[in-house]
Amino acid sequence: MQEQEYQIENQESFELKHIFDCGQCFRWNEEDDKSYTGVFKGNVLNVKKDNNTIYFKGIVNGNIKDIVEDYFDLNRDYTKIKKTLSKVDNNIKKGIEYGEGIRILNQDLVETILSFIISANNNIPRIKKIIERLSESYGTKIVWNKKNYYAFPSLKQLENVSVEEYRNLGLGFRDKRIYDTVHMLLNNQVDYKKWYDENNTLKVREELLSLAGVGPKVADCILLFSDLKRFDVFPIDVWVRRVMNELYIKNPDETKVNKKDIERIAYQKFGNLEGIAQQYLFYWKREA
DNA sequence: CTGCAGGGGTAAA
DNA sequence: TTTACCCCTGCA
Repeated sequence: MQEQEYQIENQESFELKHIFDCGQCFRWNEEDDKSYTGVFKGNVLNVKKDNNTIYFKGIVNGNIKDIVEDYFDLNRDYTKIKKTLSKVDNNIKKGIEYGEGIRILNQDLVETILSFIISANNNIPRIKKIIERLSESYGTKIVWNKKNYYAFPSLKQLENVSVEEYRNLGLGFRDKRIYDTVHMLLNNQVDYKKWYDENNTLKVREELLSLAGVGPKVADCILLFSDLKRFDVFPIDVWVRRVMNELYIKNPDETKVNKKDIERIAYQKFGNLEGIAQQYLFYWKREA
């Protein structure tokens, strides 16, 4: 592996902050020069945007152009998606204006599953630290510019890790969930390679829910943020509940808002684009 | 300094 | 439907 570079001009819908801060990923960090460096699928990549040019460079396995196009979902027409969603109502229109540069990344499925199990009842800084320690401890080291980076560990690399070792990394009560799910995946208790060919998102969701530590919210995040790329899901966490209540349901007692109502309204309004609509609403209300 | 609530949920009661 | 859960942070 050696360093490669790539650049693109005038890419629509591509803002680093929007992409990396909208809650979909945990391994991208901002550098002093406002660029971002991240580790994904065994690659280390730095991304910088200047005016209308985006510069990519890093240590990647394969052709950097292919890797960037795939990971950043560059072949999808976000302009068209935004146009369609903007017509729904003024709320989503404002959300889109706020987060117009969001793209949903094609992240590794296993990494996304384990990362979102760790995200349960947890906050982002702590999630990031845990994932970093997990990668440092068991992932493959990649050296770039005299700095050490660590790929997210493969299932094989996690095969012999004990519950206690996870506990020592600070996973807390999530230790057993990670252990169990790693072994459920290793033992092919769910046939996750088939999920890519399954058109029925609900069927895949059903199987995801059988994994330890995967409930409705985590399952929807995996479907939306991994390279399974399903936009017909609507992950509901406290923020989304807050936004949806504020904009559409208007229940004075937010804790009384029914998940089923949120799901119904989301599908009614945004249809099969509800997943990406969720991201615009979430990012808008959480940052603002 | 100590105490405590709460955090981008899940699983068990 | 309600509650415990492991750890860290912010704040009284």
